[in-house]
Formats: sequence, C-alpha cells, structure tokens
Amino acid sequence: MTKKILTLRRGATAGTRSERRVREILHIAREVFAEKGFEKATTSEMAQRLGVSEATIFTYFGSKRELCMEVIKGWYEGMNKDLEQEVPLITGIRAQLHFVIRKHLKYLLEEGTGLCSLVLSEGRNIDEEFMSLIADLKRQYTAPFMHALAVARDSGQIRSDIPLRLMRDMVYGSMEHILWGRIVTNHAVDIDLVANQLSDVLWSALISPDRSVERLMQFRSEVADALQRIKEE
Amino acid sequence: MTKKILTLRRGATAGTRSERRVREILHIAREVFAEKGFEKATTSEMAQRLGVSEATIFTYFGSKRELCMEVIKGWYEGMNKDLEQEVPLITGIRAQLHFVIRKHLKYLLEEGTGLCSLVLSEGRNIDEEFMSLIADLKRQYTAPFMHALAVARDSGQIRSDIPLRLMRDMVYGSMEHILWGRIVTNHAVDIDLVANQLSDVLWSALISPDRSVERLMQFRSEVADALQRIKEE
Amino acid sequence: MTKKILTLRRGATAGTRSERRVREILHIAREVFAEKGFEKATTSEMAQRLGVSEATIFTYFGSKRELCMEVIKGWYEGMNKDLEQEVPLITGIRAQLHFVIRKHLKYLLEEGTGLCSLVLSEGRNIDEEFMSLIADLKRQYTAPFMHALAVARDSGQIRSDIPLRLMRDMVYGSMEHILWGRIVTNHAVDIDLVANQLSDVLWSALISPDRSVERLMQFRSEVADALQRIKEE
Amino acid sequence: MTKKILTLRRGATAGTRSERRVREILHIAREVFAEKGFEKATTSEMAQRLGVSEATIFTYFGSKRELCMEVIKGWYEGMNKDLEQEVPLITGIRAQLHFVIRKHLKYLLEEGTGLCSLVLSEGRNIDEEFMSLIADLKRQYTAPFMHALAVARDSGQIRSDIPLRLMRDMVYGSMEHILWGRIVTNHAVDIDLVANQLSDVLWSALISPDRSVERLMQFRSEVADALQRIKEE
DNA sequence: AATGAATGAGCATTCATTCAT
DNA sequence: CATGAATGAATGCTCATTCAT
Repeated sequence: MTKKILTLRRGATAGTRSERRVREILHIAREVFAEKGFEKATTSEMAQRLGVSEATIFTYFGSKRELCMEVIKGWYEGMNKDLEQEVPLITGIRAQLHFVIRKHLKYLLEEGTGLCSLVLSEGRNIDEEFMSLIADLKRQYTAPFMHALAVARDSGQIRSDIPLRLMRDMVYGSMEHILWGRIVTNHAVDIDLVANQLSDVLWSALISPDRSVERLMQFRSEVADALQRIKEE
Repeated sequence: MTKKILTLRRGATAGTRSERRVREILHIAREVFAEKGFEKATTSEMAQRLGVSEATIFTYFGSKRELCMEVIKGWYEGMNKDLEQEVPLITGIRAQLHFVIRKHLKYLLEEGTGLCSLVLSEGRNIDEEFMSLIADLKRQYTAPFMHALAVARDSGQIRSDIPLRLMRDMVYGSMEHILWGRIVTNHAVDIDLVANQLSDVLWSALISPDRSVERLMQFRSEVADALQRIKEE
Repeated sequence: MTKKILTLRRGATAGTRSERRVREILHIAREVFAEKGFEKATTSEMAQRLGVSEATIFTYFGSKRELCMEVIKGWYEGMNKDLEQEVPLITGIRAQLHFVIRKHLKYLLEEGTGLCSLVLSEGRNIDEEFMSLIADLKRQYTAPFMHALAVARDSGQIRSDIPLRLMRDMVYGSMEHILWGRIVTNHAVDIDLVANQLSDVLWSALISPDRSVERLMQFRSEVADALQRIKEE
Repeated sequence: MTKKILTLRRGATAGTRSERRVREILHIAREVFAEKGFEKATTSEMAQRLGVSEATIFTYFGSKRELCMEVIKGWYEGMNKDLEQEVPLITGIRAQLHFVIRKHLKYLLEEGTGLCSLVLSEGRNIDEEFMSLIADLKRQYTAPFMHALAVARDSGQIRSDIPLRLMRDMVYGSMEHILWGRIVTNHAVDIDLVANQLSDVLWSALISPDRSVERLMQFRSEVADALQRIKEE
C-alpha cells in the first residue's frame, strides 16, 4: 500500500521519512487504542500526542479502522517473531507449555489490557473483516504452540482423546480470564508464580491419562494381586 | 410511588403498564447492547425497535449507562437463579463441574456472546462503578461453583496446592475462549460434546495429584524396593 | 380566569379546594423560579416539591409562562398592598423617601435575588406581553412614591428641574445595583445602615438646590455685603 | 500554536483566516446572546447566521459557556479601553462624572441592553466562575471612575461620609434603571439630555454637604444669632 | 380533579474525514 | 508532504405539554 523507498538505514529510526512517520503513528496509535479502546480512542488525541495535525494521520492511513488493524497486526507480529523462533528451540512439551504461558502472560501485562480487550471483544463491534483479521493473527500466534502440541500428541506424550484446539483454548482462555480478574480488581500479578501454577495444573490436564494415573492404577492392582499370590503361597 | 396493582399474571405481559414497559425496554436494550456493544448501541435504535419515542426510554431509565447496568444485572440474575438452586442438589464435584460447564456454555451461546463481551471487556470503557458492578455479579455467579470446589478441596477430592481462583479461571476462561473461537469462525458448537470433553480434561487438572500420580509413583518405587529386597533374600 | 367559588373561609387555608391548590402551586413556583430563574426552573421540580404530578400544574395554569406571570403578579401585589397603605400615612417627603428605600431593600433581600432578576432582565427573554406586564406592575409599585414626589415637588420641597421619573430611577436603580453587587460578592447587607446612607445621599440630590445650597450661598454673600457695610460705617 | 502571520490591517477583516473567524463568531455570538439571553441563545442559530456549520463554532470555542464569557470579556474590554485612557485626561470630578455617565449610557444603548442583562442577572444561572469573571470585569470597568472619586474625596471635593461603593452604585444603578424603563416602554432616550440631568442630580448628591448646605446652615444660624445680639444692643 | 404515560422538538457537543493550499 | 479549516451526521438527554382514563 504505502510506497516503501528504502534508503540508507540510520540507526533505529531508519527508513524513508515516510516510513518513520508510519512507525511513529503506529506507536502512538497503539498507546491510545490500548488506553481507551477502539471507540473512545480519537484520532485527534493521537495527532496531539504526536504533535502533528489530524490530517497527517489520514495521509498515511485511510481510516481509523485501518489504522487500528495495522496496530493489532503489528502487535501480533512482534509477539509472533519471538515465539516462532524460541518455541522450537525448547525441548519437551512440558517446558514448551511453561514457556508459552510465561511469555503470553508477560505480553498481555506489558500492554496493559488495552490491546487485549480490543482483540478479545471489541473487534466484533467494528467489522467482519476486522474480526477475521484478528482470528487469522490469533491462529498464527498460537501456531508454534499448536505444532508443539501435535508433535507431543503423536509421540504419545499427551493425551489424544481431546482435540488440540480444546487444549489450546484451555491454555489461552485460562490466562485471559486470570488477567481480567486481576486487572478488574487491581491486583498485581506475579508472573512467575502464576506461570508455574498454571503450567503445572494444565500439564496435569494434558498428559495422557493412560500414561500416568490409569497405568499406575493398573500397576497397583497388579502388584496387589501379586502380593496376594505370594501370601497365599 | 408507583402503584403496584397486582393482576392475574398472564405470561410475560403481567403487571402494571409501567412494569410491562420496563420489561419491554430491558428486553430490547439487551438485544441492542448484545448486538452492538455499549458504545455503538444507541437509544434511538432501541426506541425505534420498540416503536416508542426516545424520551419514553428516558422516562424509565435515567441514562444509557443505567439502562445497560440494569440489562447486565438482569442477565446475571437469570443465570444465578438456576445455578444457586441446582448446583447444591448435585452430588459429587465431578458431576457439579460437568453441570456448571454445560450450563455456562448454554447461557453464553443463547445470548450471542454480545452481553458476554460487554461484560468481559467493555466495562472498562464506561465507568469504575460499572466495572465493580460487573465484578460483583460475576463473583456472585461463580459463587456456587466456588463453594463446591472448596468443599471438594477440604475433603481431599481435588488438589489443594493450587488456589481455587485459578481453578475457576481455568474453567470459565476455557469456555470463553472456546466460544470466541467458534463464533469468529462461525463454527457451530456441539454443547454436549464440548461439555463432556472439557469437563473431562479439566477434571484431570483438578484431581489431587498427590492422591493419584505422585502417590502411586511413590508406591511404585516402594514396590520396586521391596522386589529388590525379595530378590536379594 | 379560574372560577372562584367562595366558600366558608377556614383559617389561612380558606377557599375552595381548587383555590388552595392554586395557592400552593404559586407558592412553590415562586420558590423555584426565584432559585433557578425562568429557564432553569422546571415544572417537574415544582410538581415534585408539591408531591403532585406535573399534569396537575397544567390543570391550573395554562403554561409555564403563565404560571410565572402569576407568580410575579402575586409578588408585586404583596408589596403594593403594604406600600399603598403605609406611604400616605407618613408625613414629609424626607421620611417617605427613607421608608420606601428601607421597605424596598427588605423586600428584595427577603426573596433572595431570584424574583428580582426575573423581573430585572429575564422577562425580556420570554415575551413582549411578559415585559409589559412587568412594566405595569413596576409602575403600580412605584406609584405611591411617585405620588409623594409629585406632592413634594408642587410644594417646592424638592427640585423641579428634573423629571420625577429620573428621580425614581435614581432611587430604585441605586438599590438594585447595591443589592446585585453585595449578592455577587456574597457580602451581607445591613439594611438599616444602607437605608440611612442611601436616603441621606439621595435626599441631597432631590432637595431644591435653589432652596438650599444656592439660596444659602446667595444669603452668605448678602450677609458678607451687610457686614462690609457695617464695618464701613 | 496558531501561526500569527501579520498582514496589513485592512479594516475589520485583518489577520489570519482563523483570527477573522474568531472575530466573526464573537460578533454574531454577541448579537445572539444580546437578543436572546444565554439560555435561549443557540449555537445553531449563530452558525446559521454565520453561514457555517455548528461544528465550526466549536472548533474555535470549547463550549457555549466559554464563547459567552469571551463575548462579555470583549464587550467590557472595548468599553474599558476608552475609559481608562480618557477619564484621567479630564480635569475635575464634576466633568469626569458627566463624561462617565454619558459614555455609559451610550454603550448600553448601542448594545440593545442585551449584554447588559446578561451581565446583570443571567450570570447567576450559569456558573460560579462566570459570575466572578463578570464581577472582575465590572470592577475593572468602574475602576477609573472609582479612582477619580477617591481623588475627589481626598481633596475634599465630595463628601466623605458615604462609602465610594455606594456612590458608584448610585451612578451606575440609576443609569441601568433608566434604560430599562425606557426600553420596556419603547421610549427613545435623548442621551445628552439624560446625561446632563443625571450628572446634575448626582452631583448634588456627591458634593460635600459640610462644604455646602450644612456649613451654610450653621453659618446662617450664627448670623441670625449675631443679628439678634446686635438688635439687643 | 388528578395523573400516569408518552412524546415532539430541541440542544450542546463530538469526531472521523475531506480538501484546498 | 503537511496541515488548517471546515463539516455532516450523530448522540444522549431534557422538558413543557397533551390526553385518555
């Protein structure tokens, strides 16, 4: 869309002047959307914080809606980059689960809950397109974890009687619910503690019941039988 | 002030004329708020759908915000009445878990998810008072389940190393996430299937690990030791 | 306008039930108009304070405007009754001036400044008819004093080179200005002190200059001449 | 913020486009406020008369209230500029009194009396801040005259037994009352005639009675005594 | 006589968006 | 490229007034 004329990169603010502008606008827009939500965020506030005129924003983004989509896209992309690289480097589904949980909690807390709620429920009030964009991004975001789950399931490390999607929903849903509760009541969240507890419980839910409890229970009864036989000898 | 002339109740239209109006307005308002969210819902649309003037709405409700609060209150109250009565009648935490999950999924699906998202994330855009009202209602709504959890934990049926709050968040969070995904992608939800699967997985997460895996694992090593000793004899 | 069926008088609340109602409404309306001014006064507040429905007010008064006119009429009539009786009983324009000033200050202060400002400047925003009603009432109200002035002028007690109207404007205008200033700045007004000072200054302005200063000055020069002649003798 | 490109002043249309707009809006707003009073004046009427949209008005003024305050400020400032410069140039309190009276009458008549009543009594219906703004402006407006009065009193030209404030109230109050009467009855006002008469009467009120009447009266009685003594010789 | 209920007509204010310069 | 200026289209809310009962 926007013409990208690559020039010599100068430090972190590299790129054409117009590329810098786009970045600046996205930066501030993310702040404002996060603070106020879509409806209450105003282009005029963004312009003011940037020290430019409102019209400038519309030079680079066709509409408030488009700008917001770009912001959300950027947010997910930032998160994705980390995850896609790091998750595969971790060995063992158990460790991956813990990593993904910790990372997600951290992301959500960093951005307040602003973008989070934008993504969670405001999208619906805006647009069909908006909603499906978010759905796409979300799918992409959870892809590394879904892949890890698939691998673990195929190797019998986690139970196979439950759809992966359901597992994913449990993992991410739990986190979102936790954060909402804490934020509404203004409680601080101890990321490490919550990540440990949560990955612990969720792990119990995911491991193949046949590989743990049930198998062990069967083992116990076998042993009991054996003991019985020994005694009877 | 308002004379309450009790007449024979005839279905949903019983009560004073003004009581009927209040009910009508709440009914339509719930629809509109659910469809559009708080900001995009307009009093004028509600009036139009009702076939009355906007002013009539303001005769019965002081403000859009107040009307919305009343709508949410009504929604929760409807749900609460069922739960408070029925949950205690069910025996066994396992069955209670399944019941609560099935009921919650049904409630959410019935209302679109409109009110759900209103409650989940829009509150913040409105008011502190609004937010704390919702927090209260939510607490009340999950109270029966929380009580059941507490009883189960005290009798050692479920693990005690994890805060109840976290369990609750897992249960409700999972459901909300599931619904969001299904609705965004327009997939139908098989309530019974999902309820079974979900309560199954969540159950694995909640049962005392010390009463199952870990205790059994310890048992196994004891047996192994015993066997060793027997062999050495 | 309103049918006045005279029945047996019962104390201060005498009259038909409808006459009592009219009186009650006027009483409350005066309060509300005085507190809020015409525009900000609402019929609904009056109804509430009276504990009746808004419609009741409109049963007795055709419109808010009409009600307000009636209120003002009543206010002036109350003041007039006193003045018309008492002013003629006082002897001497000087004493009459003092009496009128003191009475007027007291009236205005009693009613806050509410009705005063209604009369002073809000009338204009309402209606031509309203304005001329007020003008009439005002003329009637100042009539006793104007009459006293006329008598005094004819007997040469006060100067005749200035229209009586101007004198009246000085007297009443001064008072209104004083009150406004004091009320805006929230200063208390010492009625007696102000009445004394004001009637004192205004008296200086009204007395025939030829009967006082100038005549005396002439007298002084005549005396000076006489003395001169005596000395020369 | 607003670039102030100074161009050659061409009459009333000089300045930036936005400066012109501000001036235009203030001009029309003064008209409308004067005609209708604060409550009945509508931003939509102003916009219509200007041939712009309502939004344009709110681009330049944050609210109706702010606009009104600006209008009143402008009105007073216009009047003040003249008075502050001219009053000190006039010699003699008597001449100053006449000048101030004439000027004030002229100002009030020019503006209908609309703004006058706005200032006189509507302030109270708007705001505490509004009221104190008006009080400030009023004080500033009468400052030159008050100063002149103080000087005159110190040099014994006018009586010192009456607070200056009371004198000021007499002067301005008289005028306001006069104008009200004339406008309500639709009588034309002959500014010069009224100014002459009024300054004449007010002058009689202000001059030191001890320097005139009373001292002379005392002188008369002394002379009378002297004559008596002479006769008795 | 009294009123519960309903409303039409308005109002100040907001904001994303456009466009000439 | 940047923006100052302007605005159309809404929106929540108020209130005097009407009228059937």
